[in-house]
Amino acid sequence: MTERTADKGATTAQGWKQDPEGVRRDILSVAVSEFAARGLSGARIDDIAARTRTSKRMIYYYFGDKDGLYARALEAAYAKVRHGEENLDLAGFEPDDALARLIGFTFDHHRANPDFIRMVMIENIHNADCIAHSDVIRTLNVAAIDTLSDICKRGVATGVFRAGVNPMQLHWQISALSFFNVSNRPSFSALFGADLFTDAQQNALRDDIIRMVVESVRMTKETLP
Amino acid sequence: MTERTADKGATTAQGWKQDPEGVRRDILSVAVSEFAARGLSGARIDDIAARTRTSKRMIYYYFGDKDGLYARALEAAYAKVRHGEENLDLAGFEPDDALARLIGFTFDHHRANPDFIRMVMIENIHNADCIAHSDVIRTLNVAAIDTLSDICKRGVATGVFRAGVNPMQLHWQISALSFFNVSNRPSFSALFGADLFTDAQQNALRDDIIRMVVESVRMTKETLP
DNA sequence: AGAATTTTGTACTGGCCGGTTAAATTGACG
DNA sequence: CGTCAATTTAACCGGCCAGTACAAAATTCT
Repeated sequence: MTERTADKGATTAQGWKQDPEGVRRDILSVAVSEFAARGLSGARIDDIAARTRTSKRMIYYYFGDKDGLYARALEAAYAKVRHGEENLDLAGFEPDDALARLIGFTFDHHRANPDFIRMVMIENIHNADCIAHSDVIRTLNVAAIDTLSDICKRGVATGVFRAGVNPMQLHWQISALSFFNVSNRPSFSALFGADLFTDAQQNALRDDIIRMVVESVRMTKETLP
Repeated sequence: MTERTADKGATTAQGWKQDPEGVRRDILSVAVSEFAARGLSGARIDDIAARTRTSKRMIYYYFGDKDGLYARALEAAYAKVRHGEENLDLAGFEPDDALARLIGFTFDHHRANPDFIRMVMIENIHNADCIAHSDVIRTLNVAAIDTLSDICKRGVATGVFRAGVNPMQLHWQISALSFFNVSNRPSFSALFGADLFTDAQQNALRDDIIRMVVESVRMTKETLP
């Protein structure tokens, strides 16, 4: 594991047996899981250090302080999500099918990445201060709107979608349904039982919201111009 | 401020000049706001005490410890919400109108009570341990499902709703859209701007999701039996 | 009035935890 | 090997903060 990342901050840039990048990644992955589990103020640096293969001092060496670690952990969580979204190619589908696939993908993806959802929850508790300062995260998400805009434009052009569909609002709706499903699962199952969260019910739910959202933008007799 | 609340937990029930119930309420209302703002581990008992008209000692006297205070604060937040929902009477409306009104009310209500939303977010970060142990909160929420069940039954009976509508799933959808609107507002506006959160846009959004959800349960040619 | 009980204030502590100090180890390079 | 810089370790602070000890009021009972 002596691979090089071409340019790191090193002045003399020659190979090390040790693996600082690996240590960084190790710390970050533990940090994401720990922050996601316990929140920003609830997470303990000592606990993170204990689950790392390095020491507490290294966390401060690489990340400065707790807030710095949190900021990088949040970016790491978003970066991992982007990696998942890259594999999606919707250009080859009709607008309504493309939209249906995008919704289904988002729903499943959020469901498969609870740590990411929890990081965003925590960030919202803290008024998204961190997200607001991170251009990395912002550009990533604007791309999601672009994808939707494209689908909407095609749909309106071919007449399957009604005019006046707002891509950002559509994104909001898809996010709301997919996000809530993970974020509020604990309270929802505490109050109403866990039935809705079995695999079968989740699949039914996903198909139901796909239908609901797609139909809401589809051209119908009432919405014909 | 020597007003009496008729019956308090007093053993012999005679008048007190002091107002323990008032003190309790005062503490709870500050606690809700402080926990909502900073989370369970982020909130500081000293800060709560400072915003109270009493002292830190009293918090421990009345609520035992921080977790006890949090538990009661959460119940207080839910109780306040119930108070708001009581004024809603949907029996006099046709099923589709009743559903539309319920969705609109929920959306507006959540929007008007961000502290409540944040308490639930925080509770979900902590896996809803507290909600799970509170019968008070559970019974309150089951009532919400009953209301929806009734609307659904009436709707199916009169043929305006398609058969097989699941009230719990419907509640899930309404909650998701109304909850996310408040819970993720910070991250959403950090990423995409605050346009969606102006009064005008919020009203449009509300009407849009009302239309979307109501149409999704309405009987159409395709869903005719 | 005075005893009994509930309510409130002040001052304190113990330990947890974010962050640091100082030194040791590792590798690069001559 | 010696030297420099990058990396790592272990032991240690210092302040914050949940919770408490100890009583002093306040209030009711008799």
